[in-house]
Amino acid sequence: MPERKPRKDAVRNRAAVLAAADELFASRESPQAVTMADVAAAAGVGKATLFRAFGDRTGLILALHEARLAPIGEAVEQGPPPLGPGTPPRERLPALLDALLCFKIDNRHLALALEGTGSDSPYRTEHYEWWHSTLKAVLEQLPDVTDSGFTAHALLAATRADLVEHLVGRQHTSREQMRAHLAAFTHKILPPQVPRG
Amino acid sequence: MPERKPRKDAVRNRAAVLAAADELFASRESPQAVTMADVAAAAGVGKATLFRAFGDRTGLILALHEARLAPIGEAVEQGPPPLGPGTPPRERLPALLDALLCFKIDNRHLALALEGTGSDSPYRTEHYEWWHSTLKAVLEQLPDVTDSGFTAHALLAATRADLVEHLVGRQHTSREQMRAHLAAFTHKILPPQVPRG
DNA sequence: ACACGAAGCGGACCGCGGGTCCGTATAGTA
DNA sequence: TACTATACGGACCCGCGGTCCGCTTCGTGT
Repeated sequence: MPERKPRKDAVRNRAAVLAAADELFASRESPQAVTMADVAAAAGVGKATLFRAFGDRTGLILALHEARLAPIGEAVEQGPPPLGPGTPPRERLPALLDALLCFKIDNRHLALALEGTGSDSPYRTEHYEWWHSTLKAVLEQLPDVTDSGFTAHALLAATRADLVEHLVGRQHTSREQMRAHLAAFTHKILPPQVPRG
Repeated sequence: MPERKPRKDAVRNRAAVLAAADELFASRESPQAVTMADVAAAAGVGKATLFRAFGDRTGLILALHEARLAPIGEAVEQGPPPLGPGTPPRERLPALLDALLCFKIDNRHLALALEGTGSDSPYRTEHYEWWHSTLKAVLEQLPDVTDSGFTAHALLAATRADLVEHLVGRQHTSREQMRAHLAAFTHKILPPQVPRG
């Protein structure tokens, strides 16, 4: 393997940039109000360092995002119910969407920044692909679901970062209200419970 | 009224700009691949003329968008069924969403440009507000619907321009498939038909 | 301890795109 | 035809993402 371990100052700077960016995105009103030069300055680092470490703006935001998302990803892929794979689909689907919604509420600055990179569609990112295929797989375990692909897209669309920002940030909808609304919506999608016995 | 009628060359130029912009947005791959200077050049006009007529980039896109949307707006507000106000809600809701989807498919260049202005949220535009309140009103005519506001947002989210672009433009989903998918999705939202008699 | 190559650093620099300014041209009017 | 308000246009400005290159520092072999 041609992997060479990076120098200490490099990893230190990388961490400093991540911390500074995180803080800036959280404190500024809009993601586009934080410029790359801002981040570099806040981290006490030159611009080139920042670009060398993350490639471009999208890369930086992606790195921040993935750091926060990792625990959830793990909980979904190998954790216990109701998120983990050993959960019956009728419970798992709402649990997944609720987890995603909470993530978007708690990290809406990041989510907003990510979806608003402007450069490319949010639908072509790895993490969207992951959520979509996960949801799709769960939907396919349910009876009578034919359009699982589109349904997954539509459900994910209900948690779009700018919608969350609009309802929570602008109209001051509470976290619990949002969760209740999404839960109710999700419930309508589920096919009617087939009575057992 | 202090309204003064504009000069003839002004209206001619305005029309030329609209035509040129329409053509450019339709032909170029991505909305952000068409610059204001491009539009001005294509219209055979100086940049300042363009900004004087529309204020800024968003204003131009908005003007294009509203021109295309006007007929639909009219059909919804005073037209015959299934779009017009005299339609029972169970029929009208799918019809409205289908009309919106078709509009987004046919004008996805514009819709994409509009939602991707980057400057401000798509949720604070007049036209979104209009769709949302229209849908909400229809939903409230149905029994057992409690979260009509959120439900309206969620349904509209299923027709987001970048999602449409992803499915139709990138993955070559056909127009009819899209309409079928959205119709099926909408149907799940509707409360179960109460049997008459 | 030292030397030396490579990895990393930083900030001046570039290109591009949205938006403005102001001297000039023209439509409308008397 | 003379005169003014209105509109024109392209040179210009500014801010931002991204790059370049001469200098610094890390870390390794001796």
